[in-house]
Amino acid sequence: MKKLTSDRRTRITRTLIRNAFLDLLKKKKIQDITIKELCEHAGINRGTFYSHFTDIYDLRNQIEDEMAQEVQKAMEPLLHANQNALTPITVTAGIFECLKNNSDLCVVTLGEFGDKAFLYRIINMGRQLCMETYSQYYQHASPTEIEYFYAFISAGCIGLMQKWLENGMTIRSEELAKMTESIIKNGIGFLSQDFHC
Amino acid sequence: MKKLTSDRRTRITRTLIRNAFLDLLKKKKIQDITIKELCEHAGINRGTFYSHFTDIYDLRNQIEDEMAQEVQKAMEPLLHANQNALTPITVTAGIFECLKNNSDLCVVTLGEFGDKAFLYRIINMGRQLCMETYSQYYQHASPTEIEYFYAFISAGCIGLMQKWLENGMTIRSEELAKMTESIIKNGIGFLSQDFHC
DNA sequence: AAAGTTTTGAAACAGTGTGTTGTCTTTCTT
DNA sequence: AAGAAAGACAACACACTGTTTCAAAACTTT
Repeated sequence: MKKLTSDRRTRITRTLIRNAFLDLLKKKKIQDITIKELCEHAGINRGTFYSHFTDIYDLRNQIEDEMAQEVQKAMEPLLHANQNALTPITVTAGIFECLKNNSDLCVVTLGEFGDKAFLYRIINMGRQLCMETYSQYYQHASPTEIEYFYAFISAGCIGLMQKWLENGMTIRSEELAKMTESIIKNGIGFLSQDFHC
Repeated sequence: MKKLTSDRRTRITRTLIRNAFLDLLKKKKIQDITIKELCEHAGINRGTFYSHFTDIYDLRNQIEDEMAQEVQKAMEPLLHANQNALTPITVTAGIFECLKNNSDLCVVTLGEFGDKAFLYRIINMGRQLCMETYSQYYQHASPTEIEYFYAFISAGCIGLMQKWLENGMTIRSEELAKMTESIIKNGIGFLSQDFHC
């Protein structure tokens, strides 16, 4: 039985590529990064790159997949937890915490030259979970209404996260989750409350 | 005095390029579109493309700029209107209406292979305007709170618009603006109200 | 420690898109 | 009708791509 990445050489190579990629992504857009310069920057052979990835976008996808798995893992305990304990705030806080733990990757992935669509993927992982909880309490609303509300707060959460990352994640993730909860519940009434941030 | 695009030939060429581009964008990602195939598809010479644009991304930027100007123009009357008449709902409705008028372009630009970042640009145009109105009523809130709330509802509006576009813009723009207003004001309380959609 | 396996490096290869240039033709303007 | 502007066409050097081959290095197994 073999491990998937048992070989030390493989791990080193992939790390070199990954770091070089994230490094280049700080300076330029993904479409301006060539495989040639990436390999030179990483100090590996171009042929070696092709034995791991098909192109630059495949590389990004794999890195994002790893990140997504991290988040998934972080949400696992929430899924298996007591149903009553599964509130939107715990889910949101879990995601926020996970983003913080991977902030080095996040800052790049979600930065100026990062992949905006990636955040949608992350947030959608907790989406179903959150909304099921909500819809229990609002059975009166029509599917269309829920759909649009859903779209609004999903995107809202993403915007909040981006702002949070932008500001260096100085607010605690629980605090941010509370804020999110409050905005969702109260709308602009949120601004009438006392938050310490 | 010369007009900027007075020449009929220029207009035709640019239209051909633009249409071919939007057409290709329905089928594939922008990074997979080569200038060569674009020109073949448009039926123009590759050299001609370079006399108008520097690369594919320059082409996209110019198209997006035109679109942004349309929105800007649509917002002009709102800016010069009576301050009291300037409510977030009128601004939002104006933007929605403009998007609808440019739906052919929107569907592509905001579609699967479109530019997600572009919507942020659009929404940010009405952002300042909206928030100034709001902050008059919530002077008690801290700048940080407003900042985060701002981030949330901005992104929320974008999400709502995307959903709207996704659903073929069947809801009237005034209706959508009302919905937006209601969600912002009431949060999830929105789902307790009666909307006909 | 030796033999076999896997990964990487180096170099070469044809293929393709890029960006530019020069010439000639068509179209617009006056 | 004449000059100006824009496009068509072809050619060019150049860069990156994706693949392949062979040898060296690193890992695994016995």
